[in-house]
Amino acid sequence: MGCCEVLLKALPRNGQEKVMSLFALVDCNNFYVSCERVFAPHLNHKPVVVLSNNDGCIVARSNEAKALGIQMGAPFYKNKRLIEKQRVRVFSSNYQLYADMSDRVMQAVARHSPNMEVYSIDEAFVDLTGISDPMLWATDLRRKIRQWTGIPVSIGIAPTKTLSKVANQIAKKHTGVFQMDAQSGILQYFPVEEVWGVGRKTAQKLQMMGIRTAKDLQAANPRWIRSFLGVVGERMVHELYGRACLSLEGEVNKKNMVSSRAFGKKLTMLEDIECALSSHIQKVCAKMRAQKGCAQGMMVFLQTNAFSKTDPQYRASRVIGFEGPLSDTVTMIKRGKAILHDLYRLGYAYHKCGVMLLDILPKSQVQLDGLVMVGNDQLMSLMDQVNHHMGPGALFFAATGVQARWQTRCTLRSDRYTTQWAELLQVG
DNA sequence: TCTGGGGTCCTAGGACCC
DNA sequence: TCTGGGGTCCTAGGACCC
Repeated sequence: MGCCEVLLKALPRNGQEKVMSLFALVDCNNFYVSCERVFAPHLNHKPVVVLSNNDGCIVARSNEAKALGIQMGAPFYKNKRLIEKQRVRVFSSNYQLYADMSDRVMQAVARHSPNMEVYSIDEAFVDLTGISDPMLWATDLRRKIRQWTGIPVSIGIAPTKTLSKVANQIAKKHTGVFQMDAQSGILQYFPVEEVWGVGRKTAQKLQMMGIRTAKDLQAANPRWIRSFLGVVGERMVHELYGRACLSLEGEVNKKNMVSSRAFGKKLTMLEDIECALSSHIQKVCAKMRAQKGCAQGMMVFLQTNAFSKTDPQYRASRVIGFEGPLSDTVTMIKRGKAILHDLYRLGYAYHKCGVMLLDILPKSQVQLDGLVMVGNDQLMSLMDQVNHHMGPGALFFAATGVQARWQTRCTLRSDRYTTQWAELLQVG
């Protein structure tokens, strides 16, 4: 498909009246912080932040923390003094909790929506075409999500996905639900760098062209924008104008899947790195099997800390193809370790390793194509079932190690209230 | 060996998002 | 001392073919 078709597939044909499209964006407010507050209500109205893996960066902030000037993505250590002084409550990431809470919110949205797309862990688009009273629909949904899950959400409603993102930001600052159309005067006050799809580089280019607000971009000639921002830019102009170029996306099967992580501390011994890599392979294989996929190859990488100004630097990676489609963790760990042995060099302080599964096929297609799966599938499916029942990590491979010297830092993590029996919330 | 246009497929890298 | 991890989409350019 050429780029014009990609761009225009959703545009109305000449002379044809198209039914006005209408989208809602349901977005959880400060999602990770809100998850923590559900189980610790005394944190309401207090400044709270949540950190990334390894307690490296700040990835979620309550409104109170934002008001203190704490920036999204800022390194934790650079804000430590401010955080202590202002008594900001700090949490390590608790992804089991956030993923489970996200499921609950998405199920609530699904119950009330004709057609939805889960866009990220804390956002969903809904196609509202045909809903008679969108504001009533949104107000009702917002109340129910709050009641059923404890999570506050904001809902923006508009004729295109891009405009619904704008509407959502307005909703966040005011009453929680906001509807607008392309003629809305608000676009005049909406900075262009906050438009969905405009990042740092694009914002700079637009500024140089004198485009400062969403209104300016909306009024620009799409062809001209295309000449320096490509089809992505042209699409943004149309979307801001109220012509929907983006529709709801169905569930996509991923073609590649990654698991990687910085170690909790520098590692020099091959055996420790083997455990870390095995653990990544175990994790990403389970994720791929949940999608009913199998991989045709893998990439393993190993690297030192690029931020370090004193450590000698080394980074290496290798790709291999399998003899047939594979989803068996046992075989995968063997192959991954073999690569690691080749990549490893003595004398470096390693910082991170990871694995990517490549060219993933649906298992259904493997059978159709007459390809032959390798590895023990029954054992894997049994293991997945047990872990689903008993909680993640109930069964694991010895190759991942039991001491976990490489384990990430997460000393400030709250309990995994909803996924681990031993960590249920205690009352009284 | 050089001449030319038109096409496909693949890969690397940039930009962006959450 | 301490700077996340997992993705998507698009484009340009190279290899190859006729």
